[in-house]
Amino acid sequence: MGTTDETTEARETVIEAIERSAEIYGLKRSYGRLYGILFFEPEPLSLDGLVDRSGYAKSTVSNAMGTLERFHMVYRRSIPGEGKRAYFEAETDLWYVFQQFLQQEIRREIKTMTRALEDAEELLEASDADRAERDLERVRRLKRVYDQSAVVVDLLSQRSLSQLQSLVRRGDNNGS
Amino acid sequence: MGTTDETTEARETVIEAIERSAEIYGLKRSYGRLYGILFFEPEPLSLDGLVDRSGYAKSTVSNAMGTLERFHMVYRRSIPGEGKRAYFEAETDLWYVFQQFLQQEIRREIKTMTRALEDAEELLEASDADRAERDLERVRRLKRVYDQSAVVVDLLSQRSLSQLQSLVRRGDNNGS
DNA sequence: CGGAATATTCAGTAAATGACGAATATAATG
DNA sequence: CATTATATTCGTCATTTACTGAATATTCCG
Repeated sequence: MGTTDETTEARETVIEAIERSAEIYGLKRSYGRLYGILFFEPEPLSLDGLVDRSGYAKSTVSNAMGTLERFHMVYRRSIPGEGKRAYFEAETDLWYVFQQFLQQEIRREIKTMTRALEDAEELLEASDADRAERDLERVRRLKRVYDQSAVVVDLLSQRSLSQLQSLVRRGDNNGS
Repeated sequence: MGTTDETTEARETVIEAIERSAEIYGLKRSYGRLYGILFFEPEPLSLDGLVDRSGYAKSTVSNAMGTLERFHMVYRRSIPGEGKRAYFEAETDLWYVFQQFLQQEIRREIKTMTRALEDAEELLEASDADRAERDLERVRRLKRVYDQSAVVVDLLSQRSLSQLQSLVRRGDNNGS
């Protein structure tokens, strides 16, 4: 009898896809795999459990759990009477994960850029150099895009997927 | 008299912010800088022009233009009577850039994941292993998220920012 | 508060990446 | 179709990254 049954194969298929996606969204492949393992695990797993399942070193798994937690992709639980040991569980609602990402990382990016644009605007308004006016126009246009994008980020991060679905359907006719 | 006037300083402020953002969105900092330079340039720049302005090697700039073009962040133009020389211009509408990114990269990611999930689903439906049912449930739930996300991706990639603004405003009352 | 169990940090290393300059390829024009 | 100007590819080097195993720190419990 072979070493992989159908469920193992099925899980591996999905885990590999998650690995690739993790890479696309800027996470290490190994973190994707660890998330994938947790995603299918019926019970929360300890660090050592994850080491067993994945083959990664404990330090790797520990770091992975740290950043996956930061991105709301896993939860860490402690069980009273079990000493320091922690158990990890995957957040399976990736739309929620994405919303948290928008609210934290993207919002910060928008904020940083907005600040830079406002600083530049101020400098350029005070300048009478030849290029100032042209530069100012571009800065303002970029700022407008960022302002509007912030609204869209709010839209996405506050609505469930099904709410967005109905928004699409209702807005369909008057869209263009 | 100093070497930087106000407009140079203002531009540098924004270019540095673009560098940081480029990094966040998975582009090299150097590519962010080159885009920033083009963003402020009044006229399209040649490769050599960009080399002058940036200080990067020509090969670096050439590669950067290749990928920035791929992401619809710069346009390449040739001028008749100027031999092989190409001129580069920044796309300044970053919302458009983002929409193209959604349509190309994100759509592909969704497609790949969907395919993996469907393959896994098929395998699990045929299996009678203990874990099959539980795994199947998770696979199906993840697939639903991806299906719905595809709709949202379509929404975003087909609407202008101002159309989305009004969607928000109109949908505000019945949202939650 | 001491000791045992667990988690995190750190220093080292192998592999991947980013940028360069030289070598090669490509395109336009006479 | 040869020449010349330009762009791209390739091999390299230095830097950074991903992972490891050992050292350190933290937490819980008696």
